[in-house]
Amino acid sequence: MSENLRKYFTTGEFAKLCNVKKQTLFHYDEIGLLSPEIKNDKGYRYYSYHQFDVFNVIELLKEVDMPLKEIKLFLKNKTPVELIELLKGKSLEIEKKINTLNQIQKIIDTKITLTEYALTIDFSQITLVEQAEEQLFLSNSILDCSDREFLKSISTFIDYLYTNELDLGYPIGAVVSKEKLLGEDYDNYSYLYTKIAEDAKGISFYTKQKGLYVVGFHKGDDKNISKTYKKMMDFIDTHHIKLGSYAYEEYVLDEISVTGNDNYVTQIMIEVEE
Amino acid sequence: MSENLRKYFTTGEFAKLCNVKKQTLFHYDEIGLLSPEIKNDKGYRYYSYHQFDVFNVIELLKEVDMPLKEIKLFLKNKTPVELIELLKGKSLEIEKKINTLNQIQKIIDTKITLTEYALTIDFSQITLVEQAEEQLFLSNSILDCSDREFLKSISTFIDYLYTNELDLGYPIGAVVSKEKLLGEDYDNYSYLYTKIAEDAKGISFYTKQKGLYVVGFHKGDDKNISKTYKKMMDFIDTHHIKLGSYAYEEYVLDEISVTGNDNYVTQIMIEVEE
DNA sequence: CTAAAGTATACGGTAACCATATAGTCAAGG
DNA sequence: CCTTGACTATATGGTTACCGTATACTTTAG
Repeated sequence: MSENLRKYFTTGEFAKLCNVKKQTLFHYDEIGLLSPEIKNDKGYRYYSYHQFDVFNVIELLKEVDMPLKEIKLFLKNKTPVELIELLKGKSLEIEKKINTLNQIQKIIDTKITLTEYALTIDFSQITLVEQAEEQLFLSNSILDCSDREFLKSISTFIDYLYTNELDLGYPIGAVVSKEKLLGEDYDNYSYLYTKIAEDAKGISFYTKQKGLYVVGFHKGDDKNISKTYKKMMDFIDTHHIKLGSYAYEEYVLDEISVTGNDNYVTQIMIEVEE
Repeated sequence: MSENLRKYFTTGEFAKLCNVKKQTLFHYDEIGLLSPEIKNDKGYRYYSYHQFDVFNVIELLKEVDMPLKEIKLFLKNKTPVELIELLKGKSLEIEKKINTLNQIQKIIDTKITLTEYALTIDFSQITLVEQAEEQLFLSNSILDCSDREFLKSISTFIDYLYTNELDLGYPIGAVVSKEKLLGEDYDNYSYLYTKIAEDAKGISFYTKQKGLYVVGFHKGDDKNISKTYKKMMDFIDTHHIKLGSYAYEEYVLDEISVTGNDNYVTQIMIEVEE
């Protein structure tokens, strides 16, 4: 190694310093993003310690999802003012990303809580339970629950949840009205719903009443849910319970935690008039 | 479309619902991650609304950087208990990621502040300025500032900063001792340093004294920095200032904001004994 | 029944590398 | 001075999670 090259890092050394593989440096050289200050006649690369700063900037911008091409473009024509502008923009992006991650974490936490709850349940029991008030976001009234119309309702509802960032990881449930219950028309929903945060702003929500509910669980395909409903209605008759206005039905175990709809479990909560 | 298919979404409809391109669904079908519940004899795909839940889980896990292959594996053999385990792990990962992003944001903020500061400076002026106390993390003492040894010092120092997550975006500076200054041996550094957070735990740091400093700026390559030092020493002589123990030198504009070391600007701060 | 809109497959391309194979080069010790 | 082991180089193919486009077939609304 000639004397003047002793001030430089070889590719391997520089790679170690940067905590990346040599490959990465080859790649950066190839695309002209970060080329060694010196290349000798044998093709050996030599990096100065100044180039570590450049590498650091590249890493920083990469972390905020800037593609190498753009980084290259920026590095070619940079000025202090442009740097500040870029960084300020990136800072905002990071803030957004952190918010998204927080949101995801909430969803995950909800799913954990719900699934842990599901594990504690004896699905065969029908019980009379005091339930707390809940804030629900309702779909438009569903008139025809058959086929296409229902699909459209679901789509519109999900779309709305998505655009308004209302998904907290709670399942989408369905509301069945007293009339339908009495008519044994159990799978004819009046509304779809999902639980929403209590501080949801600008959203008009519906309050599920605090009070007694007859709670039962249906295991298996939705198609046969009427069986469980009947059992619950029998329970209500036997215990001389007075029916409230609505029943609520939501998955506690679905495709997310079990395989095949034979193993799905739906929780049914029938409101009681006190 | 036969009557029983009316309960299903076509690929296009399902894609819209999921907010992705049809391509993505084709892809998921191809790799067996999410196949439509029904495929008719013409090859047309039909998705049930249950499959939206599956899609949602996939999206969720994708967001936490789980590769599709693993997601597929998980979905094949899932149980509620495994789901909880997985989600708890992912929740931790997200927390780490948020911390990393916060760290990056700090670095970005520092760089913005420093660069904005640089824009306000008249680089030609030499001034006597009161500076605040600063906490610096020092490298090991540098004995030989020439060639290989110096590179090794830099490497070790950077390595240490990296493994202890001490990088806050502050530049790496150098300390020159009084003796070297008097001996006109300006580019023979005693230590490297970087500013660290005031609440850095478990790290022994060095305190740069609050007090008066002669501040000057060198524009261009480090090689010629002695010129600027000489000017500053003249200033010190002319104003009958008494030299302190150390001088500090750090980049205010380097490869991150300007191109080519002709445009680098180094800030030199010579301690004054009061 | 036709035309517009939707669906299918197929093939190529993308980013940012990683792995591996092969061949040449360097530097420390005998 | 020479050897040997560690390092360097290029080349090629593979990876992930799709996107774009071309071509051809189906479906559905009017």
